Parts: sequence; C-alpha cells; structure tokens
Amino acid sequence: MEPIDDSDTVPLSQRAIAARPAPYLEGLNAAQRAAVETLEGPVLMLAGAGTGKTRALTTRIAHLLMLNKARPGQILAVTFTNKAAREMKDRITALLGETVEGMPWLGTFHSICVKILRRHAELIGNGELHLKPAFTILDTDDQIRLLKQLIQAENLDEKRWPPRQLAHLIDGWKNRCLSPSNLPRGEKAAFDGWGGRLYAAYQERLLSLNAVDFGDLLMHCVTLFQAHPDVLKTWQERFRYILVDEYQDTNVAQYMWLRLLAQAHRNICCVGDDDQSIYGWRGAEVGNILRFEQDFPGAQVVRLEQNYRSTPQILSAASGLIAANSGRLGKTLWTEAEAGEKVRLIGHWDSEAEARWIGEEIEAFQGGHRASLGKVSLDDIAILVRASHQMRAFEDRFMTIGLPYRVIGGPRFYERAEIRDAMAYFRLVVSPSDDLAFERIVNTPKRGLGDKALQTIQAAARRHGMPLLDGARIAVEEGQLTGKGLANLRDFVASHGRWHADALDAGASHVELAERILDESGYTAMWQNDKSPDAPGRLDNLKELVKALEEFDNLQGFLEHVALVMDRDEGEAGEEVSIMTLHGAKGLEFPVVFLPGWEDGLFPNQRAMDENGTRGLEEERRLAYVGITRAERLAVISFAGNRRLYGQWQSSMPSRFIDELPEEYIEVLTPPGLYGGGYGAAMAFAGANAGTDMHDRAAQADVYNSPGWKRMQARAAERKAPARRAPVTIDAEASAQFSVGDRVSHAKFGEGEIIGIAEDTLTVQFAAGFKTIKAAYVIPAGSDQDVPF
DNA sequence: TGGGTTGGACTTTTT
DNA sequence: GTCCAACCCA
Repeated sequence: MEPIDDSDTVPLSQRAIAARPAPYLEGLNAAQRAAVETLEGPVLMLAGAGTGKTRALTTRIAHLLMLNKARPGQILAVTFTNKAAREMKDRITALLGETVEGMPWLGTFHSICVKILRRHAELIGNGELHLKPAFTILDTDDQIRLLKQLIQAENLDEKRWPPRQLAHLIDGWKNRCLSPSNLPRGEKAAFDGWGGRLYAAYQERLLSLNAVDFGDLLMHCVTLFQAHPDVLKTWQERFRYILVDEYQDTNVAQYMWLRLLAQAHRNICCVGDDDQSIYGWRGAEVGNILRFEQDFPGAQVVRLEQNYRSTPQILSAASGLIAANSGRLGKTLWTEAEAGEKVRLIGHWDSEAEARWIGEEIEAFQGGHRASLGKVSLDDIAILVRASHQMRAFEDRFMTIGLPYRVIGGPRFYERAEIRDAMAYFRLVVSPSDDLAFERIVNTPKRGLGDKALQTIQAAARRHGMPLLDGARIAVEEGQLTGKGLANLRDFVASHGRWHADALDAGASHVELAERILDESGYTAMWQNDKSPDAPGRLDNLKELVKALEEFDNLQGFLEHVALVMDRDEGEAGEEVSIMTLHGAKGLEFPVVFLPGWEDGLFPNQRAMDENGTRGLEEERRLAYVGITRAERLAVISFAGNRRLYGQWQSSMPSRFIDELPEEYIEVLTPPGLYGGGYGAAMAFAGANAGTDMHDRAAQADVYNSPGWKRMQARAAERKAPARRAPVTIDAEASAQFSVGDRVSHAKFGEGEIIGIAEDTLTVQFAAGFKTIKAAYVIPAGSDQDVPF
C-alpha cells in the first residue's frame, strides 16, 4: 500500500491554489484537498472510517465562505444527529475564527425540515384542514398512544393489531414518502387489511391536533416541494451549496428531498461510506450512495482512503472482514502508522467469564501491565456490544470490582417519564388545545380521575367540538363528575388558567413559571413522596430540565428544542470505561476497544438474518466492520460458549465473522481456566478460524476437559452436516437439539436412533429395543461429550 | 379508581 | 430473567 502521490491526483486548476494555500488548507492530504476544492457540481466523498471526513467537510464549508462562493445562509449542511451538527459548527468556527456569523442551515434533516415547514405550514393539509405554523412534534410515545386510540376506535383487538407494529409500518411508508393517497394498493392491505385505512385516519387526526410526527417532517416537506413549485424554487435558489453527512444512512424521503433542493445549482456534496451503512432497519437505503453517480450525472467521486485512526493490523483485519460483502463501492484503506498490535481473539466458557476477563484486562491496563500500549486511561477504553442486554453482564461485574463505567445510549433525557410529564404540563400551558398532553397529565399525579372520568371529559369535549381541557371545564361546570375527582379537576382547570395567563405575560419569568407549574400541580411532590430508589434521580432530572429552560426566552422556544434537539447530557465524571452498542459507537474512536459476544445468533443477529437474509447478514458484517474500525491501537474480539438469554442458558457457536477475519492479523489468546492452555487452545481457535475440524485438533492436543468446550466441539462437528444451526439450549428440556432420525448415545443402552420426540422426552430405538428417555440423558452419537448419567 | 398480579415479549433506535 | 401493559379485585 503506497501513499498517494499528491501531484498526480490534484487537478491542474487546483495546483494554482495549492501554491498559496490558505492556512486552513494546510495539512490536508491530496484526496482531502480535492474534496475541499472541488466545489462545483455533484461530488461524492467516499470517506472510509477514520479518514478525516469531518475535517474535509468542515474545511469545504470554510473554503466556500473564504472564497465568497456563498454566504453562510446560502449553504445547506445536513447531518443525522444533533451531535454531528454541533461538532461541525464548532469546527467551522475554529477554522474561521469568530468573524463569521452562524450557519442557519446547518442542522439535522429534521430540524431543517421543521424550519422550512413552519414557514409554509398552511400549505400542508387536505383541503379542509391544514397545519398551523405552531404545530407540535410528536415523539414515538405520543404516536403509539394515538394509533392505539384509532385501533380501539375501529373496535380492533390490540393483540391482533398491535399499535407498535402499525407505527413501524407507517414509519416505513413515511420513510419512502408514501402518503395515504399514494400508498400502493398492495401496501394498503398491510396490517391485516387495515393499514391504509388506519394510516389515513392517523394523518387526519394529526392534522386536527395540529401535530406532525418525525416521519412527517421529511414527507410533508417533500410533498410541499412537489405540490408548490414556486416554494421549491425559492429554496432551490437559496441553497447554492448543499453538503450531506453520512449519506449512506439516508432514506428515500431524504434522498427525494435532497434531489429536489439540489436541482437548481447542482452543487451537492455527499459524504459517506457504504461499508458503514448500519441503519437499513430504519429505512436507510445503501442504494442511495451506490447509485450516486447515476442519480447525479457528471458526479465526481473523491475517495478518502488514508486512515489516521487505526494501526495497519486493525485496518487489515477490518478490511478482510468487510471484503466478504458484495456490491461495495470498494475502498482500500491505508495508513502510515506503525504495525501495532494484532487484533486479539479469545473465547470464554460463558458470558460471565467473558465479563470477568475483560474487567481483569482493563485493570491490567490501569496498572500499566500492558506496557506495549503505554498508559491507557479508562476513558480510552470502550466495550461495544451488539445488543443492549449484553451490557448487564459488564455492569454487574464492573460494579462488583469497583471499576468506573458509563453506559452510553439508553433512554434519552427527554424520553424519561418525568421529563415527558413535565413537558406535557408545559405544552398544555402553551397550547391548551394539546389533547395528548392533557391526557398524559390530567391524572398524573393521581387526582382520582380514571378511565370513566376521562370518558366523561371526552364526551363533553366532543359535544362542543372543543379540546379536552375545555371539555374538562364544561364537565366540572355541569357537575358531571363527583367527589374527589370533581374537586381535583376543578382545581386543575383553575390552576391551568393561572399558568396560561402567566405564560402569556411577557414580563413574567418562564423559569419561575415552570417551577410553579411543577409545584402547584403536585408533580414534584409526587416524586418526593415516592419511595422507589430512582425517585431522587428523577427529581434531579426535573431540576436539570428547569435549569435548561434558562437558556431560552420562553416556554415555547424551549418545547421545540426539546422535541428535536435535546440530547442526553453525557456529563464528564472522571475516568470511566464506556459501554455502548455498536450502533451507538458509530463516529467515535477509542484507543482500546473490546468487542464481546461474537457468537452466531447474537452477532450476526439471528433475527436480522431471518428477516432480511443476505442483506441482513451483510448489514451485520458492516456493523462488525464499524466495531473494529473504532479501535485506534487495540481491538479485542471475544465470544462465549454459553450465554444466558431470557433466563435460559444457551450454548452458541463462535460468530461466522470470526472465520472471516484474516488469520495473519489475529492473535489468538488462551482463556484462563482452560486446562493445558497454550498450544492446544490456540490450535483449537486457529482451527475455528481456518474452518478446519476442531474436533480432531482438540483431541490431538488433549486440552479439552471443560464440558462447555466439548459441547462447542460437538456442535462444530455437527455443523458440517446441516450447515449451521441456530444456537440450541443445552438444558435438560432442550430436546430441540435433536430431531427424529438423529443417532444418540446413552450411558446404559449405548447407541440408538431417535424415532419420536415429545417435549423433553425422546423415544429412541436402541439395539435392546426402544426406550422412552429424557433428552438430558443422551448426547449426539459420535460427540466426545461426557455421557450424562 | 388504584394497586397488585399475571401474561407476553424480547436487536439495533441518529430524529 | 425482567420489564411493561393489561386485567382483576378490593
């Protein structure tokens, strides 16, 4: 792998600029330079992991501004996450100094769509109803509650028609810009024939609530552009230059949106890496990046291939793995870094041993016992898991040994119940017609207003064609409620009136108002009286919420911010190991990365493969690629022979991805606690790696005395016959691992053939006649497992 | 109405 | 094994 010769790849026209490089261009490599300086026309920046993509992107924006190609307001730069948007802003500021005004159109797809939609809200609707500029943005929770109501309204059984599933379906449609009216006939019939109808009802309902969900933000924006060419034209003309981050993650709606906006000036620069597309399950279309050159004729493709993050060993291992995928654009990552450590591979008896071992390794790093890497701080270490349930084992273990850790991901700040409750209070105060907010908090804290009371309120509201809050007032006035409920609701309505008046008073402090709302409503008291261990944390969150309010002029502005932008505060609290999912790790890097749980079924994930076949498997492989390429200096892959899943112990095979790692970049470690160790264990792993017969090798080396390993070997031998099988349970009740016709061994009866299976009981034809025995007392014939008695 | 109990689900989750 | 939601009884 030779470094690229600069002079050959920089076009002549740009060498003139190169002669007197602006300071912000210094230090860019040739490819990055090309990506920054190719300003006109469509550009696809294929940026491999760790190749300085963000730097190229931000420098490109700085360059546009420095050359006066566009004013900040004429550049559209879209990202997927608020974090990415923030980082870009910060870096542009750093490049240009304080002199340049902010970039109003640098943000997430969603936040930019909101800005556009607010200006044209009235144009979104169905003739009778249309959106108003102050529309609210519903999150997933609200969405599901709404769908549930609609399903109930059709008298459908929620068991058979789960709201979550419908939400998923609708999201999928919106991701493809399919509104109820242009939904293909076949799709309408989804959800047992009710899909199209419920979707239409849902959109109607959203409109009447003056609300949109996340998917609508994109879809409405595209519809707006398509239906109103004049509106589209003004936006097309405004955005002279368009930049898109993580293009491989765009869905159809985002793609359409970009194409529409880019039509006028055609200056669109998309940055992405097809090998890091891991959000297919959320509607992302790798096809968008693969098709870029066809979609935008005359596109120039710039490949960023010099990696500044990882060692050659890590890069080679990752490259070897991803090579197994088909239909890639193809990149060859290279680096000038020193060879470094091979990627380590280790197997463990079970998930607890795996967690224990990783804990010990981390302590060894801390104690400086891994000298080859120099000093490694806990902040430098990450554990990346496939599924969040894997985190438990590490949390338990690290808690026990007192190793500081932080879990990244998990519920976001604004998804927490207490935050959503508080927000619902604020929402109702700002917009008294927000029925969803009303429903959420009318009985939180408990006011003795249950289903019955709510129905009364709803009936009153419907009778007068008014929002629920007014319905509540009427129900109180007309005395339709009794006892405690009546008194409490009267209080609630009265309090709301005061809060609402205060919210309209520009002179009053909205922070104080927020505090008063939470106090007077009894919401704070509810948590103060709560004895559960997480109550204090929730009160802290509420404090944090109120504190965050200080940065805004009013409640209204704050509400928008929280709906779209507010991240969880990942506060720095000393040195901690990071635990997160592989998805959560995208875009991050750590000197040392542990990748546990590389077992078939878990990773690659069985469901991903079942539901999406090869496509699913390839996405899993890309996830593995993302995982390995997060490591700067050391990656440690591990797997466990047994893992507890849903309370059941399951045994599993090492991941097929392990077989795909190129051997020369892998160092196989011997797990502690395996007798003999050394050569034998290494041979067994090497055998797994090369796909050779582990059984014979292990027998030769005579090191496998541990029952778990024997079971694993037995499975390995078995896999030669029916390809691979899903992990099977090893407990007594697990007759699932046998099928009729299998040969099995029994301690007393010898070898026989299974002629029947009922639950955990097998009927086996032995030489001595047929017997009915528990599955736990036999093993597959020919395996060297110990025969149980 | 509310709280306790039971039944079913359970991969990932940028907005 | 654990979490949430629906259901049932006081």
